[in-house]
Amino acid sequence: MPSRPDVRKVRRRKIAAVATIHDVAARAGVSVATVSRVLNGKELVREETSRQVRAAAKSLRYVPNVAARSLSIRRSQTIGIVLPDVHGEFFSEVIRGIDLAARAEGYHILVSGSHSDPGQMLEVVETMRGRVDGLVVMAPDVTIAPLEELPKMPVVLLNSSGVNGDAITIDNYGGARAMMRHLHELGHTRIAFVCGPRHNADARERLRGYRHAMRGTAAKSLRALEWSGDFTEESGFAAGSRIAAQAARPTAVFSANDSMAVGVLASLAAAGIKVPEAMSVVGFDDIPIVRYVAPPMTTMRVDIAELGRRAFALLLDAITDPAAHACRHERVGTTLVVRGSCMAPMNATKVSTQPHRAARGRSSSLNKGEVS
Amino acid sequence: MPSRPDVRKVRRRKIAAVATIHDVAARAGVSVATVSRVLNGKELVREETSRQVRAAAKSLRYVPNVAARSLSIRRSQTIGIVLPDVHGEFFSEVIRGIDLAARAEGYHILVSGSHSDPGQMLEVVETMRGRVDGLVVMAPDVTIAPLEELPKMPVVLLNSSGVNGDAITIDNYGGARAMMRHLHELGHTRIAFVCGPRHNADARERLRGYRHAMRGTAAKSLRALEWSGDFTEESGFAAGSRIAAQAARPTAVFSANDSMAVGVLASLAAAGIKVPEAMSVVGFDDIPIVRYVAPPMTTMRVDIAELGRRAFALLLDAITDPAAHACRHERVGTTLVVRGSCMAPMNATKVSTQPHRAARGRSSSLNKGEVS
DNA sequence: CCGCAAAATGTAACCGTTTACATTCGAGGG
DNA sequence: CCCTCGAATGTAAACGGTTACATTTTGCGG
Repeated sequence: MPSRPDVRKVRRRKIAAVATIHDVAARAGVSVATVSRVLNGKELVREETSRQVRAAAKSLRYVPNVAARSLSIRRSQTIGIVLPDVHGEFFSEVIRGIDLAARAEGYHILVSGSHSDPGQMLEVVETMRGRVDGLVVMAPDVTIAPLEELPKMPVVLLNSSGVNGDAITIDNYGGARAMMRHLHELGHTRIAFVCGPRHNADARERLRGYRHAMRGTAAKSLRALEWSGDFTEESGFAAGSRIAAQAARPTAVFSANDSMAVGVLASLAAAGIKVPEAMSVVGFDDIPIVRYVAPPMTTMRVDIAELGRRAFALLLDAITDPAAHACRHERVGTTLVVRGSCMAPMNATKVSTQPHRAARGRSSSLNKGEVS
Repeated sequence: MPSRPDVRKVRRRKIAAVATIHDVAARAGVSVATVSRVLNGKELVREETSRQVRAAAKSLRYVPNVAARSLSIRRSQTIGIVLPDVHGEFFSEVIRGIDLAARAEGYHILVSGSHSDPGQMLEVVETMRGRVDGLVVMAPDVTIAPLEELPKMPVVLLNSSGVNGDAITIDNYGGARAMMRHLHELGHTRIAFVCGPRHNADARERLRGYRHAMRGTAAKSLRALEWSGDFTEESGFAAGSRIAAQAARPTAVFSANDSMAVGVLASLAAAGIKVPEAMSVVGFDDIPIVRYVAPPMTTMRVDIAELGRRAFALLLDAITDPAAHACRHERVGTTLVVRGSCMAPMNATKVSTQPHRAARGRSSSLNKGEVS
C-alpha cells in the first residue's frame, strides 16, 4: 500500500486552507528552522535569506499556528481574568486596564465572569489550565484558600483579603478615613454609614475606616448609624429610605460605594429631603455617573484602570521569571473628589476652615474640586 | 551515543510538572488511545476499563493540555470578542451575555477592546487567528469591508451596518418610533433630539426614527431641534445647556442614549429647569443607573445581555456547521419603560388618553410602568 | 471445538511549531 | 592546498493530544 500516504497527503493539503511554516520554507527555498528563526528574530540569519523568507511569508499570508506554538514553547501568551458576577462600570474598567496593559506586551486576555461561589470559580480556573500563563482573580468575598491548590500557575489577587500570594488592593481604609476627615472638617458628627456586603473585603475595610473615625466622636450608639447594604443601587435606596424615616437624622450619609450612594440620593429625593442642604451624601469609587447625578456627588476616587494595569504588571513579572519573583502586595491609593453633594450641616460650626492635609499614608492624596 | 535519548527523557520528565495522557495510560495499563476515548466519551470502551482510566486520571490530577488538543482537532473552543473602546455598562453587559452563553457550551472568550480605528481592530483580529474559532465583532461605526478579508472564520457583527454576513442589531428605528409615539400621545410636538456619533449605526437609526416621526408634525425648521452629541454624559450635558439657553424651548428632549440623557438631566437641573414639569426628558437603552437619577428616567429598554446571548448562539451555529449555516440578520426588540421623567406639556392637550399599541413590528413591545 | 463478526484496544501518523544538535559553507592561517 | 573555525543552515525529535487503521478479544452459532 504505497499509495496510502499520498492519498493522505493530498487530503491534508486540501483541508489546510492556511499556509504553514513548511509552505513558507518551500517557497523561500530554505528549511523550516530558518523560517522560524527569521520570524522570531532570535538567531543569526543572513540578511538576504531573511528577506526571502519574509517575502515568502507575506505572499502566502502566513500566520503562525498559535496552538502549535504554545504546545512547543509551553506558553500561551494569554492571561485569564476571573471575576465575580460581571456588571457595572467597575468590572469593565478593570478589564479595560488589564486589556490595555496586556496588549502592549503582546498578551491576550481570557475573561470569565459571573462566579458567585468559590466552587464555580475553581472549576473555571481548572478549565483555564494550559490555556493561560497566569491568572488575575478578583474574589473580594471568598478566601484564597481554594486557589492555593492550583499547580504552579502565577496568580494575582485583586481586592482580596488573602495575604500569602501576589495581591493588589485598594487603600480602602485610608480612603474611608480621608473621607471622614473631610466630613468632620465640614462640621459633621452624626454620620451614617451604608455598609457593603458583609463578606466583601473592600466593604469591610471601608467600614473599618469609618468606625475608627467615629470612635473619637461624641455620637452614642454608633451601631445605630450603620445600615446594611450590598453595593447595589437598590440597597442604597432602601437604606436611604430608612434613614429618611428616622426621627433624629444624621447630618451626613457615607455610602460604602457610589452605586449605593446614588440609591441614597434617589431615596432622599423621593422623601423630599434636600441634598446637600438638609443632608450631605458621599460615596466611594468615583464611577463616571456620579458626576451627573443631582447634585454631583462628592466621593473617593479609585483609579480602577490603574488597578488593572498594576495587576498585569505584577503578573507579567511572575510569569517571566517565576523563580526570581517575590510575592508582593501592592496598594493603590484613593483621591478625594469634592463635588456638590455635601456642605456644612445647617446648625453647626465648621471645625476647621483651612484645607486639610492629604490623607495619612502615601497612598491617599487630596484633590479638591472637579478633576478634568 | 546511546545515552543521549535517556538524558533527554529524564530532563523532559522533570520539566513536565503535570501529568500527560501517557502517564495516565501507563498508570491505567492501557494505551493512550483508550484514555483519549474514555475522556472524550465518544467511542466504545468497556465499563471496567473506563473506570480504571478515570481513576488513574484522577489520582494523577490529569488535565488535558489544551494546546495539544487544539492543534490536533483544529479547534480552540474559544471565541473572540472585539469591541470598540470598552467602557460603560453597555459593553460589560454584552460581555456578560456572551460569557454566560459561551460557558454553558464549554466555550471560553477572548476579549479585546479599545479599538477606535479599523486598522487597529484588524490587527487584533489577525493576532486572534488560530486562537479562536469565531469572532463577535462590535463595530458600530466602521464598515465591515476590511473584515471581509478574514479567511474562513465565522464572524457575527453586533450593531453594525454591514449586511453581507451574520449580524445582530437592535431595533433602533422601531424603538425610536415607539418612543416618539409615546411623547406624541402625551401631547408633545416640539421635541428636541440629541444625536449620537455621526458614524454610529445605532445612532443613525435612532435619528432616522426620530426624523420620520417628526415629519408629520407642525414643527418647522426641524433641524433646529437636533443637537449633536457623542453618546457621552458630557456631550449630553453640553446639548442640554444649549437647549436650556434657548428662547423658545422644546417641551421634551429625546436623547439617543441614556448616558447623554443623564447629562441632559444634570444640565437642566443646573439651569433650574424642572423635569418633568417644565421639560420632559427621555433616553434609550435603560442602563441600570437611570432608575436612580432624579427623576427616574423614561427610556427604551434594550436587553443587552440578550444581544450577547443571541450573538453567541448565531456564532456557535456558524462554527459547528459552517457549510449548512445560512447567514442571518437578527434584530432584538426594545421595550418602553415609563418612569417619572416625562409628563404632558403644561399648556397642551393630550392627543390621546387611551394606551397606545405596541410599537409597529413584532420586535418592539410595550411595557408601561417599571419593570421589576 | 472452530470460525467469525463485533467489540475492545493498540499502534503510530499527524497537527504545526521550536530548538538541540548535525552539517555545510567559506574565509583565513599555516 | 589543506585544516580549522565560525557562521549559516538543515534535520529531526520533541510538545501532548486525536484518530484511522490494525490487531486482539469476546461472544456465539454451528
